[in-house]
Order: sequence, then structure tokens, then C-alpha cells
Amino acid sequence: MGEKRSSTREKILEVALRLFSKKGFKETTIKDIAKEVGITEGAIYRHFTSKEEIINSLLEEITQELRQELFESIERGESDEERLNNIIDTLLRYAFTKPESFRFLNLYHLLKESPQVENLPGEVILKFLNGLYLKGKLMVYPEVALAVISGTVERIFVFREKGVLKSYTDEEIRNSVKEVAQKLLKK
Amino acid sequence: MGEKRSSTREKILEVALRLFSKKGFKETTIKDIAKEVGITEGAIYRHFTSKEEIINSLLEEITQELRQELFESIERGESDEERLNNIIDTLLRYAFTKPESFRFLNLYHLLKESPQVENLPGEVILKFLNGLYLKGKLMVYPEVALAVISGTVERIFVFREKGVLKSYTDEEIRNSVKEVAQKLLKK
Amino acid sequence: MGEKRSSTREKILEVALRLFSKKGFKETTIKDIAKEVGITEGAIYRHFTSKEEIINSLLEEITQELRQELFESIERGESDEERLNNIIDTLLRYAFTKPESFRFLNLYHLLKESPQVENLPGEVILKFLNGLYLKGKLMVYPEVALAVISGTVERIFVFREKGVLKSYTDEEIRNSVKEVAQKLLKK
Amino acid sequence: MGEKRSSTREKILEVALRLFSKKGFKETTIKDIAKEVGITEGAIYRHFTSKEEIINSLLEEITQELRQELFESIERGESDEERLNNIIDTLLRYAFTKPESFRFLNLYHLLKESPQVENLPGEVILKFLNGLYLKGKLMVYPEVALAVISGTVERIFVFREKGVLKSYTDEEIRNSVKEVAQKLLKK
DNA sequence: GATGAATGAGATTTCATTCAT
DNA sequence: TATGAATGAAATCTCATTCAT
Repeated sequence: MGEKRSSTREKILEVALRLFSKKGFKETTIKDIAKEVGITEGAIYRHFTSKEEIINSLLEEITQELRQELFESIERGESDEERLNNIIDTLLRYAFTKPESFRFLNLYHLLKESPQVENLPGEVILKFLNGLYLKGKLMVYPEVALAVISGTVERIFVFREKGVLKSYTDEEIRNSVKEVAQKLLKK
Repeated sequence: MGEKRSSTREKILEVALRLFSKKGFKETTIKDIAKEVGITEGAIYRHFTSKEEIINSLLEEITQELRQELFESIERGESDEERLNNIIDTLLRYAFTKPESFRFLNLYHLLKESPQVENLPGEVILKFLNGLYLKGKLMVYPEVALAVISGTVERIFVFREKGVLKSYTDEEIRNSVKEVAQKLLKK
Repeated sequence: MGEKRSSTREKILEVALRLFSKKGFKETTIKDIAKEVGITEGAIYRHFTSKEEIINSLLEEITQELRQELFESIERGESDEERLNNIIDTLLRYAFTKPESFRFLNLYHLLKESPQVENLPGEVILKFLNGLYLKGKLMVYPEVALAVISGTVERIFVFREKGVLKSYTDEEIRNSVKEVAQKLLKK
Repeated sequence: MGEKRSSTREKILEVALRLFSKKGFKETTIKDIAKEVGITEGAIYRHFTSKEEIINSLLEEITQELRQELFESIERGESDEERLNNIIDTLLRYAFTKPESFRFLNLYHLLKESPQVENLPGEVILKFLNGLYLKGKLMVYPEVALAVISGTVERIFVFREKGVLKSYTDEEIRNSVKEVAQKLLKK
């Protein structure tokens, strides 16, 4: 999502992501998107069959991207402690560097009944947590641990956007959250 | 919010809360509300000047209610550990018994730029956490602790609604979360 | 229209006149009127069967009042010159002292296809002008003379309300118009 | 305003002018306009952002047109007498050949607090009258003279539409009014 | 007479989507 | 591919009028 998009299709997704995450799905109109892309409404429908399809494309793209980053960050870890830290690190870095994508995910999952996409990022984390649980290394049920991790990250993101955390550096925030996360592990 | 509402105004609020929390603000129309209340659209406007006013009334009512419960639960605690547990308990019980109100709050704060109401429930908790922090009893920054608490509770709520937590009893869930929360305290 | 109105009916007419002349017919709602009178919408319908009836009552009342004043002012005159001056004087005094009534008449006649009332004030003037014309004392056709008189008075009223005439006293204005009117007479 | 309009935008203005001048602003709905143009309501909004914008476009167009004609008719005159006659002639010809435009102006200025347009036609006339007044050639204050001229023309227009003047030809009417107007000049 | 809730019709406006060019 | 006009459905809100109390 970071690279320059070349084709019109990519530009539409780029603009749509920005607008959806800023204003919401209903509040963002096809015309809004078209105008910012520099084309007309009708042209959008050359690239997507409906507004819903734009949303779903974004969901898929972002989901896949975050999933992949999480997967790799877990792979990279050499101990469970490190893997857990890597998860927190990845989530928060993603939220801080790609706030639009992160907000999109939050919006989508809060508003839509059931996501039109499989293999959510959370599942990657849950798989890791299930492993820990079976090894007896997790202080709480894996689903609860996932709630702690993903809920905390989401709320940290929101607080940071609202300026609630402006006294702390991003590094301090990340370390703080990691410290909490480590408490989920049994020693 | 639990008792039967008598007047039309109360019925409108009751129905609106249910629909807003199920479908979202934009997706819920005045006609939807009117139909469920059993009156016509125009009649709604005898009780509220706009859809926005319905939303704000609900926000105020729910905010005030949860705030009050939190406040009392903290007052009731005889030690910091107990107070923290009481907060978790109150939040989760509220979420589980008044899911519509709880979801309304989440929706509202994710979708609206700035809430049209003061004294958010979170502030009550933050005040308590700030106290702990000054006493050197908090493991992380108070705002981070708040993110952990409120984020976790919100995610627990969502998971539970989706059936992710159906293997566990509500009591098990609450105890699990309390256990995590206690880790925020320095011994 | 000047005296204190006692009954509710009179109060309704009084308020309606003020609001209609300030905001127009469509723009003034039954609720607006009721609120200023100090009763509720439903109560209005005890006194009038419809909004239209309020308008027609006012039209009749005002028409009759102005007609009567014009009639008497003509009767009072001892020469045609004086009678003509009396007409101008009456029209302008009426417009200046009862601007709401005067504006109501203008609004009504511009907006409604055909007035729901007979014996317009203009007819009293026209009868006088016809008399002059038959005596060969009128410089132009009587209908044209009526247009000059009533059109000028109306425009003077509008200009005065807009502040265009604020450099002149009401007396100066009246004398000016009389001077013009006298030119309609052949010497 | 006379030529055939080609584009939809022009057709909307044309129809709107006719309906507004016949029924008034509030009484004419977007649906009415759309129906006569032969499109749907929504289509109107591709050409104008609001009903108000249609009204303002018409006001601007008509104001500018009449202003221009007045300006040129004054320029054309070779004496003050001729210039004054030209003004009357222009106003009455405009009113008689473009009754919808003329009625629109009257309606607009009676109903709207302050016009959303500058350089009203009356200002062109007033400037001329001010010149006469400074030269000592005007029998009355220039604003009063303007009231006589514009009020008379407006009322002549209304009377003619109502059939009150049907015994006279348009030429007779124009000459009659010119004769009256000349009396405003000092000899 | 009065209240005030409710109706029902209609007004303005919005917008995803289609379609002729 | 792209344009941009148009559709058609729906949403919010308004308001004269009615009616049970």
C-alpha cells in the first residue's frame, strides 16, 4: 500500500482507502472517490462492479498484507517471548505507519456483520497462542489473550490518533505494551 | 435502559438503540425506527428534532449510566487490587447484560469525530489509574493501562458476540481478564 | 386592527398578520402562529377551519378597513384636487402606520391568482377617477391614473421600509407624492 | 431569455422561470420543474446544487438583461425628456414582451429579504434621476421619482395581465405613462 | 375550548448505478 | 476506457390537519 500505484485501479483503491478510513463507508461516495482520482463516476465502474467490491478488495489486500507481516514476524522469533514481542511490534508498527489501513480494518470489522474474506490476521496470532496454551505457557485462555493483544493495540492506536498518548514516544508505547504482553506468559 | 419504557419518547430511544447498535447509524433510518415503534416517520419529529438528537440523547444516557456504575464500583473497593477488579467486573457485566448499550458506545466513538458529551466513562477509570501511577503502583503509563483495560473488554465483548468464547462461562471470562488486569499492578 | 384584541380569535388574526407580512404565507406555519399566541396547533382549528380561512379573514378585514378610510377621505374633500390629495394622504398614512396590513395586501395580491374578496380599495379610487375622467379633468385613462397612484404608493412603502427614503420626513414624502398626483389633473 | 435553449440546464431555467412566475417560489417544486423539462428530480441536481441556486441564476440573468436594456435606452436618448421616455418605453416593452421575467423580478423583490445580486435595474434609473435632480430639472426627490416610475410600470403590468386595461392598446398605455412621467420634469 | 400526539402527503436532496456517446 | 447525464430509490424533514382525551 505504500508504493506508488500506477494504474487507475490502484489509484482508486488508494483514494478509497483514504476516504473510507477518514469518513466511513456510507459517508464516502463514489463521486468523492472519482473526483480525487481525477476521473468521473462512471469510470469507476470500469474497474469495479460496485462500491462493495472496492471495499472488499481493500479488505482482502490489507488483511493479506497484515497477515503476512504477522506471519513473518512470528517466524523470525527464536523464543516464544521474542515471538510475542514481535507480534506486538508488528501490530503497532503497522498501526502507526499505515493508520489508514489499520483504521479501515477496525471500521470494517465493527460495521460489517461478517467479513467477506478469510484468514484474518487474528487467526495467525490465535494459532500461535493456541500453541503456547498447549505447552502450558499461557496464563489465560488463548482467545482471551488474543482479546488482550488485539484490543490493546486497537485502543492504543485510537488514543494515539486522539493525542492522548502524545507525551510518550512511539518506542516507549511499544515497549510498554510489550511489557504487558509478556505478563500473559507463564514463567 | 433495562426497564420497560412507557412513553413514545422512551420507546423511540429503546428501538433506536437496538437498531443503531445492530445496523449502525447511517444504516438505521427514521422509517425503520418509526415502523418498529408503531408510528409514522413524522411522529418521530414531535419527540426529537433530528436523527442526530436521538443519537445524542442515547449517548448521554448510556454514558452517564456506565460512568455512574464505574464510579460506584471503584468507591466500593477497599484496596487498589479490589478496585481494579471491580472496574473489570463492571465493564464486562455491563457489556454482557446491556450489549446494545455497550455496542452503541463503541460504534459512536469509532465513527464520530468528537463525542457530543462530556465525562466519558474512560475518564473515571483514568483518574483511578493516574492515582495508582503517582503511588508507583502501576507497571505502565496510565493511558496505556487504560488502553489495555478498555481495549481488552471491548474485544472480549466482540469475541463473545461472535461466539469465539462460547467454550467459556462468563465467570471464567471475567476471572481471566481480572487476572490479566492484576498484572498491571506492581507488587 | 389597532385596538387590543381580546378573544383568542382576534389574537390569532393579530399574530397571523404579523407573521404573514414578515415571512410570507407558506413560510408561516400554524405552529408558528399558535406558539406566539400561546396556544397549541389544534386550538387554532377551534377558531378557523383552515390556514386559508385565516388568510381570507385578514384579507377581508384589511380590505374593508382601507376601503372605508378611502371612502371617507374622498367624502371629506371639497374639491377634486382636495379629494385626490386625501386619497394619497390616506394611502400613505395607512401604509406608514399599519405596515403589516399594507404589506399583507401587497403580498396577497401578488401571490394569489384571484382575491377571495370583493370591493377592493382600488375600486373606490377607480370610481372617483372615472368621475374625473367623464368630467374631462383627468390627464390619462382612469385605469392608468390608478396604476400611477397605487403603484407609486406601494413602491414608496417598499423604499421607505428598505431605508431608501430615510433622508426625508414622512411629511415631505407625502407632499412629494401629492404634487405628482396633482399633475394627473387637467387644469 | 427569448431564444430557444438547447442544453438541459437552459431548459431547466426556462421552465423554472415560467413556473416560478406563475405559481411562486415555494409553490413550485423541483418535481414540477423536472416533469415539465422531461427528466427526473435527481437530474436537476446535476445542473444546480439547490432550488435556491436556480432562483439566483434566474435573478442574475434577468437583472442583468433588464439593466443592460435600460442602460442602452438611456444612452440612446438625446435629451433628458427623450431619455425619460426611453426608460418608460424600455420598462413597459420588457414587461409586455417578457412577462415571466418581469413578474419574476417583482416576486423576488417582494418576497426575499435582500437580493442575492448586485446592480439592480433600478439603480441605473436612479443614477439618471440623480443627475436630473442636481441639474434642478426634477420636480420631486429622485427616490420618489423612481417610486413613481417603477411603481407605475409594475402596476400597469399587473392591471394589463388582469385584463383591466384591455380597452387600450399597448401603444396607448405606453404613451399615457410617458405623459405622466414627463410631468416629473421641471420645464 | 384546548392539548398534543399522530397521520399522511409531499418537499428537498443524495447517491449507487446505468447507459448512450 | 472514459464521460457525464440520467434514473430511481430512498432518506431526512416539514406541515396542515385530525382526533382522542
